[in-house]
Amino acid sequence: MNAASPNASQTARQRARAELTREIKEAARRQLAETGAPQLSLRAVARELGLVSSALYRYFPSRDDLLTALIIDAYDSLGEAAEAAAAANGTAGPRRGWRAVCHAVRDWARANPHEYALIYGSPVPGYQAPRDTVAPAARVPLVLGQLVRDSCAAQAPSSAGTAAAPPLPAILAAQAAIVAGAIAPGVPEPLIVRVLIAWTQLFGMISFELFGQFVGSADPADDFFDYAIEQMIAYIPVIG
Amino acid sequence: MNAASPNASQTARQRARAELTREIKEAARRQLAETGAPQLSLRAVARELGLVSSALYRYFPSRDDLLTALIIDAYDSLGEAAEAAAAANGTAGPRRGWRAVCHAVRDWARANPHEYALIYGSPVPGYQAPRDTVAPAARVPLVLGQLVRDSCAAQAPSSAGTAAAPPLPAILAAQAAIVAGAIAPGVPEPLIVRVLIAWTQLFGMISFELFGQFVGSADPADDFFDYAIEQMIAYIPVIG
DNA sequence: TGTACATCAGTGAACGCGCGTTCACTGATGTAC
DNA sequence: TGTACATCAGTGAACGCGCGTTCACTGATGTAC
Repeated sequence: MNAASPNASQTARQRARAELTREIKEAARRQLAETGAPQLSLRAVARELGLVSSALYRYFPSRDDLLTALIIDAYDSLGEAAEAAAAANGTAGPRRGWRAVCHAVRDWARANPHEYALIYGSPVPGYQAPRDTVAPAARVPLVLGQLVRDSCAAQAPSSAGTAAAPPLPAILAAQAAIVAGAIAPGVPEPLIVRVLIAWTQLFGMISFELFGQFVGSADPADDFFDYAIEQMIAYIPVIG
Repeated sequence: MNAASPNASQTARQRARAELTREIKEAARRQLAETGAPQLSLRAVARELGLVSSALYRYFPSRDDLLTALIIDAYDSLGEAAEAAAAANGTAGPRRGWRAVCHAVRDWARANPHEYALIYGSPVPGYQAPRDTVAPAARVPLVLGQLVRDSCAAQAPSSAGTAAAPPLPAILAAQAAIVAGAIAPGVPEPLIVRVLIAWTQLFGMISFELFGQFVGSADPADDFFDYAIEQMIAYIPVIG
């Protein structure tokens, strides 16, 4: 038995299968960009690939499974963009890292508005996201959490600097402790809550920008976004 | 010609027409709550009312016009809730007023999640919102702006208290000036920008709560929301 | 290296469904004299 | 107050469309001996 590489050891059939699976998702993404998730149609995807519609059932057992795959891919794609930004800028100080991650998230959203809407817009009616989406969805918060944790570790232990803020109610403190455990162990809870606030602020701005709520005010949103990010940085003690 | 009241002077036909128009919208809203905007179906609405589907065309020239009516109603309903909260609490100080408005917005959203998704979720694909939606959409920001303006007027002229913040870039300053003109004349631009930030934060939180992004962290979101609102109040100088 | 059988990809037809919109119609409500 | 005509609401049938999914099939690819 000569030990062929796992890739080369795939049969032609397996390689063809992997490739076509990818092509189906790509075609579906293209269609998403044109018409939006609720009208994503298996038949149209098959048509674009020159297949008969029933052929898709060899690859995805139902339309919902295809949707799920697209959702996971979207979270992963966004997560990768955020991670790459952190990796490229994190060493230059937390402020630069944070800024870079926020901009990477916005840039990704603007480049892939329908995929953004798929994961951060209104849930597709009748579609229930399975558990597989939870981990990929956590990648962006994870990146933010890690920036804060690294920054905490690099500073004096008790200088978290949120002492002046009101104490956390018990339930919120408990939730923050769980988040800390999953994302940024050792970071004090009040700081975690600030990160959660910044996280909602970030996506709130992006959603408003993409969904048209800024028409007539912060449109185009570039300067507003930059400014809000700086304010956000000032709000997270160990970053700003 | 005895001057009958405009209401009584309506013919039976006109009254029936107004009533049925209302009933159609109500049925459509009910269906929205069950299936979401993209699958809103004229035929299903007609069915619920015991009408033949073509009868609806006497009331709305097309499905999109019905959707537009629902969107406007939703903005108005939310706007009324916010205005009522401000009216009931505004005299007890800006802090109470702001808090009440934020909670009113969240409560409305939780009570009407599909209507919220209709106006703040991903745009319905293929549907282009007409200009008629702009004014109703501005009601919530208007309420927030007015709280700030009243508060400014009640305080010493130069105590806006955002002096420490970085200066606004030119474009953002110009946008803020326009918003100020429309919503809160006389309020300094840096303060307007803070209100815009708070506004995106508010809806960012509500969207995350309703669309399921808090699962595993700030869920249930009550304490987080309360806390974030207090932080927000502290961030708006003339309010906090 | 060659043969016999099992696995799997893709086909094509069909099922059953719901949709938005148009159109000629009927009968009731409103208006003018 | 009564009649003649105009307006309008709702009907029912139809058009043309696209959808997700199932199923028996054929032919090619892979596997075991």
